[in-house]
Amino acid sequence: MNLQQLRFIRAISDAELNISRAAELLHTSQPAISKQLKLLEDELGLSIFERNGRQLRQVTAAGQEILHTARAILERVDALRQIALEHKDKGKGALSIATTHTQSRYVLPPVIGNFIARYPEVALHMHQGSPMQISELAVRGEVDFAIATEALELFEDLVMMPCFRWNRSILVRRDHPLAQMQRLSLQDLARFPIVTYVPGYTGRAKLDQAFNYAGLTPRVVFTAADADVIKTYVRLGLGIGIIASLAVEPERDHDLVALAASHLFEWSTTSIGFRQSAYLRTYMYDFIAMFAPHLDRACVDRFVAAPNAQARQQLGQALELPTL
Amino acid sequence: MNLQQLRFIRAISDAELNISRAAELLHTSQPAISKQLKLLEDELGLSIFERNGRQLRQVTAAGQEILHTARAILERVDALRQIALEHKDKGKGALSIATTHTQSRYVLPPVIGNFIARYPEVALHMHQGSPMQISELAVRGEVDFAIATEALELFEDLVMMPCFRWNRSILVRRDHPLAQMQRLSLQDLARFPIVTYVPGYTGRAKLDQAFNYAGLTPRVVFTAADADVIKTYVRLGLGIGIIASLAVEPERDHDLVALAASHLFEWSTTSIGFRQSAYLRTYMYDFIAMFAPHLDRACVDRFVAAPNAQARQQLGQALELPTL
DNA sequence: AGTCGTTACGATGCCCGTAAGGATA
DNA sequence: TATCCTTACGGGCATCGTAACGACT
Repeated sequence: MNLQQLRFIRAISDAELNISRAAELLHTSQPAISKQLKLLEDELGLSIFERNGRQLRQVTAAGQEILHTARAILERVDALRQIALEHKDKGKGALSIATTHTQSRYVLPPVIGNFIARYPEVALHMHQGSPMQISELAVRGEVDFAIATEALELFEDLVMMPCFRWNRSILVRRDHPLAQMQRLSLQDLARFPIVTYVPGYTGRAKLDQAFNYAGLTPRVVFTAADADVIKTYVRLGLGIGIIASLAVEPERDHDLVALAASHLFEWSTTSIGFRQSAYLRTYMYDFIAMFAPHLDRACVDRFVAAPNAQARQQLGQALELPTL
Repeated sequence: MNLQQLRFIRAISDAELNISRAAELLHTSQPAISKQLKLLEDELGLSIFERNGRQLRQVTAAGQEILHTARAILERVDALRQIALEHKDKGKGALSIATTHTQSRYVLPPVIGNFIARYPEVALHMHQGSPMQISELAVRGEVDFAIATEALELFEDLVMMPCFRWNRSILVRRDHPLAQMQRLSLQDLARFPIVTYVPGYTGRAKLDQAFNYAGLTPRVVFTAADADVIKTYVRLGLGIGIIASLAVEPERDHDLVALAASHLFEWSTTSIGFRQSAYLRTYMYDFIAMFAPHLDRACVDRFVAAPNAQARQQLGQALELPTL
């Protein structure tokens, strides 16, 4: 048994039991994988994959456990490499973050600014995607951190820590009837066409939920994945915008009026997540602390040491979160 | 990096930084280790071991972490092999148990009897040693289980589960003055020369403690690691014996009188321990359940899943232990 | 002088890639 | 027929063991 064989069976599993595709993923030849798979199965004395004919059909019961352990081993091998890098040079390395448009456009810029000033030699990679895509990138270890408001909680392997809470604002044109109102109600909003986020993005669920509980059916005429697009259509007069308050930029949006709406909707919490088995470099701890000051190194270590997601949630609930 | 290199650095560490001895442990040549160590250090870009001259002097800070991770990886590789064996044949395999004389002589025989009847194809290995040796065998993964009353709690890496509690009996010749007494006191005992266990064995600490608290200094004239030897010297009239009640065999010891003493000493608890990272075969779960019926598979899994020794202790305290 | 680690060198064997073969849908 | 896995074969390279050397105690 060797690490290469474990990488091979992991790749086969990742490639949905297609050995040829696994070979592509690993930039090697298909017979190489075939051969090593056979060798490993011979050594272990059982089949990891169930075949009918020559095709791999599914993972055997033993294979499930073996793959799980193989992944754990390979993750620790990665961690070992990170340990070496950390000790070689604390300030050098790479940091990849997967996040949504909202975070990277409105929240992260100052954080990233501070980070590159502090760690000029860390190569930064940002990946944008849906909350689901982001989480999967983190689970697969392709990025170090996932930052999002949704979906992170769906993955037990991710350590998820709450960073800040936020709520929504109503955005209307200066000439809109609502622009003069003091304290809006959901009924007020429901009278107008609405432009807001697509489902699954930026707390959209809590928005729908509020209207539902009030027995109202909002007329959502347009949805987008980011606030910039929403603002554009609000400017066109398509409807009133409901966006995260942190996406409101008073100087830039001087032609629009932002109305407080945090009394209408539940608060949303944005979290940062990473693989439980990952080794965190010093600059990674620092990045987290720059993004969410209450998450200092000791606090992060407590989250990592927690036995399961439930215990982490309790840790999170004990924190005082900043409000954006 | 490969598994062999990790095995090599682990062996160097186990051999107290002596590469030649590490080579012997692994049945390979000394230059092979030297070479691979160099290759690994080159790949990682740092020194795992600090040298002065050519001698390895100590483990570097980075080396500490690397070794820890390497051990974790190799343990999971072992686990992977066990998974394969388990699925190949649930009833075949090997079980090695390290324990003290007291357990193997008085407690384990019926358990082992049941076990080999149930799993005739499992090769059984028993190792006897001091509680400290036993624990170390388990930590190093050289045995599957350690069974002892002492020392197990000293190793954070061991999952330790309480199995039963027991106390002591006083053993005297039929012609001894104490033989007629109904309810002994510590003062009664302190008047006679005592034959009992050597320190560090079979709850000796709790015995000394009881006399200390009572302000008495027992006259211990002879100590042995096992009750058989103690009985022999009690028969010779060297003194009164204080042994674990579970070591009293009324039929065999008909020339001696055993007097209850559980009101004089604190109860001791015998535990079973194994490496946290070990993969438990079905027959291992069954062995545990045969030895301590309250430790069924689900219960053992709870112990394994507990985050640390403290949480395990709490689990243990919630159990109803049998009394032997 | 003895112990211990490094370097050099040669042989073995492992692992990969190319190419051809056979099964399946 | 296209896709996919297996087998066969050859070359390159990694790893190991022997042997000789150098350093430290």
